[in-house]
Amino acid sequence: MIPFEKLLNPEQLAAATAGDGPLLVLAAAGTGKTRTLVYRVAYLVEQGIPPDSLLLLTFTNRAAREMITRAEQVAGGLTGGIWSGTFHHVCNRFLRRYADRLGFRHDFTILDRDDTRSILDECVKALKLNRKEFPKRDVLAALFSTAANRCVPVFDVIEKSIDELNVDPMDIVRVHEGYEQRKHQLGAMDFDDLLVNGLRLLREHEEVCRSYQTRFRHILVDEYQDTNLLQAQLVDLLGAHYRNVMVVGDDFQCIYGWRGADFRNIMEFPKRYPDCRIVKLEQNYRSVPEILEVANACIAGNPEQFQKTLRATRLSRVKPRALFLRDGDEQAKALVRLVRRHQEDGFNLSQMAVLYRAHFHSIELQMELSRAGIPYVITSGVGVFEQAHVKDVLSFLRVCCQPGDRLAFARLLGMMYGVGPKAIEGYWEKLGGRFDSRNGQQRAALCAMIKPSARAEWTAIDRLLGAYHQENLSVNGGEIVSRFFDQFLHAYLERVYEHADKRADDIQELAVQIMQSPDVPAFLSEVALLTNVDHEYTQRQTQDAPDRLQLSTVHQAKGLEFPVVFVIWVAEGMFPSSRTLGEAGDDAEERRLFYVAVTRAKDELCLLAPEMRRSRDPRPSFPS
DNA sequence: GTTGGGAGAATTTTT
DNA sequence: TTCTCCCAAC
Repeated sequence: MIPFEKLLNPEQLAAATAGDGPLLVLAAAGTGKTRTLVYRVAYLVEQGIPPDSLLLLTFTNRAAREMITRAEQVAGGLTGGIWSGTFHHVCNRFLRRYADRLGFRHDFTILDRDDTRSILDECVKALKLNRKEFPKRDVLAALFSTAANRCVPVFDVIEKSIDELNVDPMDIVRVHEGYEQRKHQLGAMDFDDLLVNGLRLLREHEEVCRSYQTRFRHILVDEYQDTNLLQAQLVDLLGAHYRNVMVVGDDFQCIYGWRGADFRNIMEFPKRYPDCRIVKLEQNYRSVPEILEVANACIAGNPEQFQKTLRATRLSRVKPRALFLRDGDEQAKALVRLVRRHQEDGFNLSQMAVLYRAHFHSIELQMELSRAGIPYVITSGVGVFEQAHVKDVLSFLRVCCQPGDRLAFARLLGMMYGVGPKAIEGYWEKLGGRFDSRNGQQRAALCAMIKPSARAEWTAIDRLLGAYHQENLSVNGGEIVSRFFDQFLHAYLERVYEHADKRADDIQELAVQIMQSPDVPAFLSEVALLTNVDHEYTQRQTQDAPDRLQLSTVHQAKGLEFPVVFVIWVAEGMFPSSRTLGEAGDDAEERRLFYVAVTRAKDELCLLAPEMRRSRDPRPSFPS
């Protein structure tokens, strides 16, 4: 028996050991939200609920793994089999099983951002629009994504931002149609499709829906304030049978509005579940009172929110500081001094974090840190799995096991010297719109077609394709990746990229990473859903992390805590970002974001505000 | 058709 | 600083 009363405070206890029925836990920052969830899981398992009838939905895979690990420790290893992960991850799992009901193959491809981009380019080109005036592919992608996540037609989204776009909205709608069509031809889904189709699967196939509804006795949702309409509907639907839906969140911390997150989901939860219990966690165990004061102050001005106040449990210490500096250069130098001083005070580098609004805010700082010889880690903007050379490897793996994957085929062949888009298109056509690497005849046909300039290179690859199937290397991804690297990629990287050795390291790491999946197809279906945050986490778990300063955006620091936090570029136009200031209502989100930044700090907080431009008030993030 | 140089632009936040 | 686009040469 776990002594819950001794380990939790009364509110946490109430939440963790609540009986059946819907439950809303409002957990302000640093109040032991994760702890409560972990103990909730342990409690349910102790009550004899089979672990595989628990569904735990989290915001990142990292959070899921962390919770499972901790719950395992608490409950003594009885938690195996819990369904957990992000919404995308869980939908992916549903769809891998029932894809045929929606007319997809079970090995459908998940399109990542690059794939989406190139398809969009094709669509725009196909409509022969003058692409000078036409919105860029990233804008289009954002538009379509917003529409999907808010469950609105594309046209409605365009209408709202039409004055900026300055084109015929019907052209955009046409591009969207083309995009959908191409995805369909490829039998592929993008990120949003996972949610859309996941929901569709449950809605349109009653027996499937029923089986999941009765399977999941309890559903637990973390970071509920950042769910969008699709996700909320998914939860409601899955929980409709038992109604044991527990959502945990903090409306103050809703920072993904731009991705369709709607904090009304959490605000209106009591309306949708009138019989729900509400538990508020307000005891803050993380930060010293001075930091909480800042936190409380900075969101006090926001309308529409659950009233909460953070109550400190810790003793006073040093006051948070704000430094005003002339420009970014001076800021970087000041930061180096601060870091040094904190080191003298006994803090490790890994206990400190530098947070900022956008990745490019950190460039000057990075240079200054290297100059000063202070090691740092940065969770960079481009995901580890999105880097060009990693995608090169992935496209090879995709060709190995996904015969209909035109995009991977094109990427892999594009790496051959002298082979360009036109030639590739020709090959694909002649192969009948499909390249099955298992099929010896097709492989021979391709070898015969390929340009002389690339024949040698391709022969090596062709042999690897053969080996993949003959030696059943599908279950030994590390081996096939290593061979691909040795026999082709190494030379290719040298030819094409500047820092080839650095990139080579990434590939070695990929070879390790891939072994954590049971086989290559499983890895491929997951890899698109892994983020660099997840990757950081596994790295920290495996190697003993060297002592390094952490640099991160506020978004990526969500859910983390550090003894010392520096927030840089706290200046009008940077943080709050000038991009969003124009749009009404979004300043509230900037304030929430700042709140998240502030509440990451346990002991010391320091805000750095360069004046750079002639902005008058360098502390715009504090509502007066 | 393809490559590669060179000039230019441009930078929110992410599953 | 990194990507992206455009043009000329192979």
